[in-house]
Amino acid sequence: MPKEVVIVNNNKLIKLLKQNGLSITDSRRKILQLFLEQDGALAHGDIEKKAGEKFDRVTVYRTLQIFVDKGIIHTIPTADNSIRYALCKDECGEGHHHDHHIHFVCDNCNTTYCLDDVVTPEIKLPKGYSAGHVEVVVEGVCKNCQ
Amino acid sequence: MPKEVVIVNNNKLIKLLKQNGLSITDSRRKILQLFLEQDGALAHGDIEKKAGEKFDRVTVYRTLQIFVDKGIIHTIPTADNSIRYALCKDECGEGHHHDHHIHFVCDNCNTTYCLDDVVTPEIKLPKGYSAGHVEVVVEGVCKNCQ
DNA sequence: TATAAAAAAGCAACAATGTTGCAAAAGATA
DNA sequence: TATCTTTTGCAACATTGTTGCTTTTTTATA
Ligand SMILES: [Mn+2]
Ligand SMILES: [Mn+2]
Ligand SMILES: [Zn+2]
Ligand SMILES: [Zn+2]
Repeated sequence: MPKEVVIVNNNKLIKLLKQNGLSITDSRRKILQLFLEQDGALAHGDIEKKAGEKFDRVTVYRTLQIFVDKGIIHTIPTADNSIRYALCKDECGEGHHHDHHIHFVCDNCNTTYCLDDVVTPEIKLPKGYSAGHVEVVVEGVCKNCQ
Repeated sequence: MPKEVVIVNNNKLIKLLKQNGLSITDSRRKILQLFLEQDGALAHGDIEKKAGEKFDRVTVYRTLQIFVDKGIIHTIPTADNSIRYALCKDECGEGHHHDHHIHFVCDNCNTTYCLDDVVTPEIKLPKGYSAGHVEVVVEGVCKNCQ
């Protein structure tokens, strides 16, 4: 390990990667750590900034992609076109996401939160439409910015 | 008017532009027409393809931007990073959007609809969070694809 | 309708973001 | 440790978005 990437929580990281059949590499540990030590979600740009000194841009793209595929992280819809990612809970796995919580974006600090305890509401659709997944994003002021 | 841009619904278009204090130009008429003759929403890419032969890419960006600013169209959040736009209803105006409907994306045909009659639900947030605007995007199968 | 002022469009150049193929390096396995 | 497999970095490229400036179009007014 020639590069000096400081990894905390190493055991947890390795366990999570192994569970998902991923080999343990510096970039995966580093990027996964960013999510673990973070309250809210991360925009692609943030991740690239924080991990980008050590790792190639392409590696960041590929790492995020594989994390989404494996059900380790999920994307969060936004109205500007920036992709945001956050850790999934245990129910998600390879090829199937089951994230049924809502998301909250703070007007003030711009943090995006997964509100894991707020379940997405039932939506009554017009005749002819059948619902699959429902995404809810609430914009407002967060607990730290009141 | 040397360019042969065919505009239907010209009166409606002109009225809408004038109402919003915009001068009447070919590109604005053409792009606005795309929205009027369309059931669903339009991705930026679609608009650029459909209007891009006649108009510069930059003009498309600037036109969409000013339409959003004036409350003529609104953006729709997506998880992939593509921006989608749809016409606003009458309540929207310069500097204030009041789009309280939900959006529906068809898995099959990939059309995005504004479901104007489905009102966004009340969301009960955890202590400390205060809600502003709520965005709901439902993914499923649309009326034409059942 | 002709003219002047204001606004918008087009163009070019650039920045940022995302993708692909391939050789080198690192990781897993025995 | 040796071998095989996977991942990384790099380079090159494509796509998307932005900015300043000149020309053209639109609007307002005589
Ligand atoms: Mn989430
Ligand atoms: Mn809408
Ligand atoms: Zn906040
Ligand atoms: Zn459909």
